[in-house]
Amino acid sequence: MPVTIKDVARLAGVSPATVSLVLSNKGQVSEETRRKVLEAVQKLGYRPNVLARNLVKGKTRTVLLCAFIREDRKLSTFYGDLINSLLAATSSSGYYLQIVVKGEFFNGHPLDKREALLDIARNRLFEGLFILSHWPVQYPEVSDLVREGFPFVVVNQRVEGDGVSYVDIDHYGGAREAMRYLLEQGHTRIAHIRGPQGHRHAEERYRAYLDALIERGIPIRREYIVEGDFRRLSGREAMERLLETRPLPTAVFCANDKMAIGALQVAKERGIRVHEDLTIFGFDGIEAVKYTDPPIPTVEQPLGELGKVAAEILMERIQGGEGKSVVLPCRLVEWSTV
Amino acid sequence: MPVTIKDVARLAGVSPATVSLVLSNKGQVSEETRRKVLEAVQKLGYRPNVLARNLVKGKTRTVLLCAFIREDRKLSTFYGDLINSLLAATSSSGYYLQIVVKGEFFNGHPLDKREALLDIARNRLFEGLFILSHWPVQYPEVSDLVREGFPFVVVNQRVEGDGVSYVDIDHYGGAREAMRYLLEQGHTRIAHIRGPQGHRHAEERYRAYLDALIERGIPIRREYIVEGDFRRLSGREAMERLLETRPLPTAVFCANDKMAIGALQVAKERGIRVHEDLTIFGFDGIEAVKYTDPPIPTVEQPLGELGKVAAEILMERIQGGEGKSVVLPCRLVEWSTV
DNA sequence: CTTGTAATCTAAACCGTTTTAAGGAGCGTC
DNA sequence: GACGCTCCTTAAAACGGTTTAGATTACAAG
Repeated sequence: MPVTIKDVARLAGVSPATVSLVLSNKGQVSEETRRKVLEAVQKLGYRPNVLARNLVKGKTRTVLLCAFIREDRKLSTFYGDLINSLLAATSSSGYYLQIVVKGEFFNGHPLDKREALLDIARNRLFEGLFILSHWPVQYPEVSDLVREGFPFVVVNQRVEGDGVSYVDIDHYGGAREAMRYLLEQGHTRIAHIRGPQGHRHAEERYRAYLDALIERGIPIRREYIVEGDFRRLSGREAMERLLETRPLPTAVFCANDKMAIGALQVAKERGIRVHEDLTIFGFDGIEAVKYTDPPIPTVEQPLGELGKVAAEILMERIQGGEGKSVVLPCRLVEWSTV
Repeated sequence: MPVTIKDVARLAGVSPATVSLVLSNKGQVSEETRRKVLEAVQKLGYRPNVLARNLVKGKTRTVLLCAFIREDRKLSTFYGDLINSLLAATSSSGYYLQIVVKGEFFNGHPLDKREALLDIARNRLFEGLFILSHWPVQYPEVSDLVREGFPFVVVNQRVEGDGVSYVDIDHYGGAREAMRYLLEQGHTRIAHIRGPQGHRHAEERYRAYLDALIERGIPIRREYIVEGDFRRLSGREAMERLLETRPLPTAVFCANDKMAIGALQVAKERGIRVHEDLTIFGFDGIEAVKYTDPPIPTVEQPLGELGKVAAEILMERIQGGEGKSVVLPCRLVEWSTV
């Protein structure tokens, strides 16, 4: 039997309406009445039932982060910074953040993303939605949301189409940065440990690798391109393959840091002086590459910025704004040990 | 003008009550009626207003993670695994997880944690609560929750008192493990880079260091104990101090991995063969220590387990159970590079 | 033709707020 | 004394569902 507004009203000798007015500072209430009400609130320890308030107001001040990722992956391991900044940005706008992770399957069948999203839009629990997806988001999957006018932002994927806002990272540009760095150092024999076929980010980084070489007129050697699966072990295997090629490459651009770490380990085990004889370059900007020996230069994904911008856009759309889409640049980083 | 249950009822030619019955599979409804209702639901794309449902049922199927951490720290950087497992465990029990971060201050004054928690308990938005706090939690701060019978679990801190459940990690035991490892290797000159004074976890680890030496009858040397602030740079400074002592220690037990990394860097810069001439040991089990050269053995905090157990206990309490408190052991890990 | 029983369905109360139109009190003016 | 104005307060209608007691119908049995 929690205390309700009626209890307060009774104790203060006024109507519930008056209590509501006092508590929300609306209408004109005499000092005397205000005092009585506040006293009663204090005495009873009354806190409004936010559920009821939300129902009548039709607002919840809550947004949802819906993450579509493979069940075996962990959301906040890679996206930790994103979550941090989403949390910070939404709460500073006075919104709460709820998080739900949806895998590829639901009740045994492939998850119907479209249905799931429609559910979210219609259940009235959320005023807005971040869609974070590991795999590409198709326009039809979000078209219902657009039609309903439900505010949402796609994070980390691009979805072209009217009425959809996304915030993405410029993987192609970042990879071009990496290549520019290596080329400026005079490397011409640059290998690439690429990510899995069909993975959009892997493809973009791969394309940047190719384009950079082509623009410089450097011939592309098939044997310098090895595919990994983004995990460290595959970086090791790839590096072993690369060390069999002749002439040896003088630099290896890895599609992510984990594989770069694996590559570094193999190179060192073989007695190669890394960065003197062979430069290894990563992608992502995970913590661990700061502390390898030597540290691995990399291209940092602005995950914090991603969340911040996504939140700004969502807030704007919630307030009825147009919204927009943004592609964020990566930043090249070289770590020192001091 | 969203579709409501009344719209469905009108279209199906029945009463709202019947629609509700059909949708929740209660009461007895004729096949004919059921079909008509389902058809109307389908045609209108009706989704119940969960807000309204929650209000009448008095349940929300939502729990809150309330994190009290310093504003400048990032929740999911260190607690990423915890969040992952909380997310997984709550959702597998059919609950949603909402997260809110509260700093040390609110509107300029120190945050009144007690008031904040009471708010959460009374606003009826959540059925349960995880309290994650960087600094110690005092019993009076949660006593209101106990009195109200609001289900909650304190994570990563211990709070003794009737009716409170907590899940904590055995830092003392973990540090004893670390020391046992070093002592078994025959080390007698073991230094300690400790964490900040007054920090509970730092103190526990420090105490374990002392106790282990005392039990072995090894004299404690003041100059072998240096205080850091848990950051890498302070680990570097501490190591520099330690390298001035004579005789040199043969092992350094660091109160966390970050400082261990700093210590490792300095040792290598000075040409010390780490693990041959000087063993460095960490604490926490962060990703980066797997990939330093050499990898730093450490004691892993079971953050994933922490979340899992905390969720189990919270669910039990929500269902009216007694709840309990658990202290989880750490695990010693040595990484290989393969 | 009653009566009883089971099968369906619905009216109406309820959940705890907010909001608004209208009611009443007090008071100065003409 | 009637009128018009402020001020303050409240009754009542939402918000969109769930739940329950009881109405209605159909039908078999007596």
